Amino acid sequence: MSQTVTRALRILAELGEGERSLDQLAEVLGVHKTTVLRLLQSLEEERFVYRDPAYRYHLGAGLFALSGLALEQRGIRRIAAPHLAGLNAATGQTVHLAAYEGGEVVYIDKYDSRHPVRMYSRIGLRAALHSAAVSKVLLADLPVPERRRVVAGIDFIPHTAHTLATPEALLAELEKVSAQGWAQDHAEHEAFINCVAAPIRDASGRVVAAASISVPDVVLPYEQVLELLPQLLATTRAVSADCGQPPHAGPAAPTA
Amino acid sequence: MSQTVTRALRILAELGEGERSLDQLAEVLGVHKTTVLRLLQSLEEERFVYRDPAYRYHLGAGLFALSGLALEQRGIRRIAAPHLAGLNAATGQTVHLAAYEGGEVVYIDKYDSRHPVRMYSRIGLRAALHSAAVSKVLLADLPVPERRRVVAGIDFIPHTAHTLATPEALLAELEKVSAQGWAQDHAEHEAFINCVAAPIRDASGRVVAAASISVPDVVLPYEQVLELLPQLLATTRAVSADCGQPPHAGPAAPTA
DNA sequence: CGCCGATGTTGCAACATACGCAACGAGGGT
DNA sequence: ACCCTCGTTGCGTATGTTGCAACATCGGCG
Repeated sequence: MSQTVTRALRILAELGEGERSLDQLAEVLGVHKTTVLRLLQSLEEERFVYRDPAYRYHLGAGLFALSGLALEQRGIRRIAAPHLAGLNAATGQTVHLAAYEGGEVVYIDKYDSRHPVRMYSRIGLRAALHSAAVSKVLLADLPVPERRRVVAGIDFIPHTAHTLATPEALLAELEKVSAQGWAQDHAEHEAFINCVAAPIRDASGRVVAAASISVPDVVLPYEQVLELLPQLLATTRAVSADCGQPPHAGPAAPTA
Repeated sequence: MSQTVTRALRILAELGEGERSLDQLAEVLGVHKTTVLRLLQSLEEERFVYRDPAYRYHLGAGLFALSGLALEQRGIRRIAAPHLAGLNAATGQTVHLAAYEGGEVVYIDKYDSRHPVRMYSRIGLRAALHSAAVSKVLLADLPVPERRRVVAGIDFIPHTAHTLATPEALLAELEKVSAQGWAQDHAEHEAFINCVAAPIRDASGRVVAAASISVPDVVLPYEQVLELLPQLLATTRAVSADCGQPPHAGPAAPTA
């Protein structure tokens, strides 16, 4: 493991909090400012950081460009985009696209609600594994051994009174999700937000992503969020079809 | 300058092209695969890269998250967002937001056209300094010494027959832009695309960003693009007002 | 069913590289 | 005009990085 790279990435993380001077960065990292300067010079060369005329460092455009490239690489994102935009337009609610990667669930796209009440989420952030509806959908498709392993590693932080609190409860929930073909989050992560999520499958029937609708209950009560389910399922079916999934396949994966 | 960091960033750039195996990366960088492995381990720890079950490396979610943070940090982007979305909705054309930083002009936001003909551009990419309308707007506000220095450093690649070919021509154009308060790109970068751009100013009167409308001439001929100018100027005026610029200020900066 | 090849991982010694120090320089505030 | 802060440079040192070689693991193929 490379100390140098780790430090460089810590600099980036720190700059993610806001602009910093050389000395500030040196202090935070606990290294001599000469060291920080050289790391920054390398980062600046690749446009990962940018130094303004006042000698303050900011995150740079190279980062945006790379992130854009990375998101474009995810074929699923491009395929799903028009469908999710349509769902967002039709319902007016926040729509998320999430994927499972290496033991975590991350948001890879987001369409904001038209309502003034917004959710706190951002592309690239991790979804809570035991409470987010998209996580349930994605975990439910894992092979049982990995599913158990991942669930065993979860820290069951109780976000609200409804949050599932034990591995057993979550595993039971995942069985249910797997059987019914969709998942909900009934105020399990945020006390005032309900979500529904459904899987997107590729040609092999494996779940490659999950789409969800999230609604603060000041906008719609729980029951009415469930009424959005048909629209969500129509959307995920359409995206799955664009991914090459045979239309006759049922909610449970054909390979299961 | 840090060799290690430079190599790590080259790995990221390479992964921007697509997934890679350890050996592929070692070959491209021209270093031993052990070296690459350790760099990757550090990158993976911070979620900048992600290794799939088949041992292929991809760009990771940490990158998206950081990029999102960085874009949110740019206050101008948030302030301009609703106005630019409105302009995009009203005209149906591609709208860009760009900023000058450290000798280059980068796109920091983009709203796609509703027409099937799309432009090639992406948030984070650099705009051509001598042909893009947004570049002209941003360069036109620089203090004269810096303006001259930047112009002197430009490589006047002729993208089309209309591309300005000399520093003198560009400096003259910048004078004009400065006086009239907006810029155009009449097929100077892409033969079939015309743009208009206008400055966004903050409370001090300095240009902090530029907004532009880009239209392929299969959609609208040049003359009709110019007719979009009033809408663009109304938008940039509104954004400037939100930035605290006094409404009475004319096209030229009050400090000039 | 077992061998072979390809690919990722580990231990270790050599040495290049990144590190910190101290002195220098520039810019801004008082 | 002074001082004080903050970024930059040169240099010796040792720490962290490098490449090698051997090992482990997985999959394909005979």
